Amino acid sequence: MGEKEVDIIIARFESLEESKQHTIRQAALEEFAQHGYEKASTNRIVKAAGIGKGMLFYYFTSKQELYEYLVKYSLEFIQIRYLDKVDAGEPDLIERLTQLARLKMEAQAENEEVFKFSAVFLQEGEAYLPKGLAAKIEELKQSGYRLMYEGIDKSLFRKDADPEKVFHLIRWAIDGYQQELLARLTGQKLADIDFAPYWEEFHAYLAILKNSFYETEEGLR
Amino acid sequence: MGEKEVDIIIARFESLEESKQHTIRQAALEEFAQHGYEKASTNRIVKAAGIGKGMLFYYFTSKQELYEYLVKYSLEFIQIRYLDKVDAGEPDLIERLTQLARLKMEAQAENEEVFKFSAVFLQEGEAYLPKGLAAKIEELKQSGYRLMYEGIDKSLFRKDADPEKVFHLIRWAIDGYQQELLARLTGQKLADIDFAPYWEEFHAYLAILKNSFYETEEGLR
DNA sequence: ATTAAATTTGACCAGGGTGGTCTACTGTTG
DNA sequence: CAACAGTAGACCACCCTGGTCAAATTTAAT
Repeated sequence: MGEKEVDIIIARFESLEESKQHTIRQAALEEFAQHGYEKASTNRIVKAAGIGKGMLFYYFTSKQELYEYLVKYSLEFIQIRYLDKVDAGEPDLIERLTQLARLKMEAQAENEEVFKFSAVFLQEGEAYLPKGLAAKIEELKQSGYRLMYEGIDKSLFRKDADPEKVFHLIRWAIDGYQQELLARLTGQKLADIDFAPYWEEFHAYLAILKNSFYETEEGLR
Repeated sequence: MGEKEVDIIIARFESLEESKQHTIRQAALEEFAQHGYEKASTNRIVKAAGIGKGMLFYYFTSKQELYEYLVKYSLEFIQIRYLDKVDAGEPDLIERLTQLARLKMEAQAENEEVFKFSAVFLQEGEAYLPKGLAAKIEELKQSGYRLMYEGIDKSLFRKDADPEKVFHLIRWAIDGYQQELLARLTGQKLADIDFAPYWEEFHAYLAILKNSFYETEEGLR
């Protein structure tokens, strides 16, 4: 198989010690996440990573290629460390969303920058990406969509309301809690936080949701 | 009263035709909203506003002063066209939030850029602002907070759940709908949209919320 | 020990964008 | 005509950009 120059150059990066790869990757993820593709600075990246300017272009042929590498890396990370772990067979919406929230939080604690960066390239779109990658991004979106909307048993909801609407109300409530929690926790390193009290609080909310939106077993209220 | 040079220069801008002021203001608001203070470009602003470079510095002494002017303008706009119109006496949470949502939507339709820009300076903080203005921003935040949280009669909620939690659940649901609607409507000019069908849909959601989270009058379900 | 190859650095480059100035020009008013 | 407010955009010095490259250093092979 004929190796292109690009492959050889990238291979240099991949044969680095994991810890060094990690340092460089995180510096780059953070820079792109904060500034977007155009305004991200390779100078700041090398400074943050603690390497000489030359090395970045020894490992990657260009800023563009570095960006593509990070997108690929992030897609794979999200797929493997998050989406693949979801049990798509769970028909109970609240259970499903709880699972989604928990797994996402765990993956985020593992590598927060990946998620911040993914928000950027999901929003910047295909602008700086080859078609193959843009397609993979689309796949991820679809995959996430299915995990959230497919195979939910809406007959669990109370019968006197449009189940489609109940579905959304529950989703918004859970998203809202998650967002508010993340906002409350800004500044702290997610990995260092003991989430136990928050999960407890979260389940208190879920209990109310079930009580309010699900069909009660004995008709009691 | 001794007028400073700055006041004279700003006065030049303020004695312009309203329509021209508007053009320049909107161009600047959009630029700062999109790029933040540091990365905003005065060159792009003058191009978008259709004026020569010199004029901007004929109306404003510096980029910094232009920014401060826009902050002041936006604060005033939000106060007068939005917050002042809220009836803080309404004790029913859903009524209150509905009002908030409707008034905000109306103000946003009137000048979307102001709201996008305000998101930026609320987040960038006091970095580029004199203390007086930073204080005014804080006031606005407080004011918004009070309008959302103060004087709500939580005894309207069903008795079998923590009212504090019910409060948040309702808020998240309404915020969720609003956000989703805004996302659905991206690209269209808010001012041109007929909101009637959306308000109808919105009220269907509200009915479910009331039915699920409020104390029922006759104990029926 | 010697040589060859692989890493690593940072000074350096041309190009482009920055906020801000200034000269020259145009209208308006008396 | 003169005085002056308004207007345009060429121009300035400066800074930062992505990327290169010659030289220095480390590693591996002989």
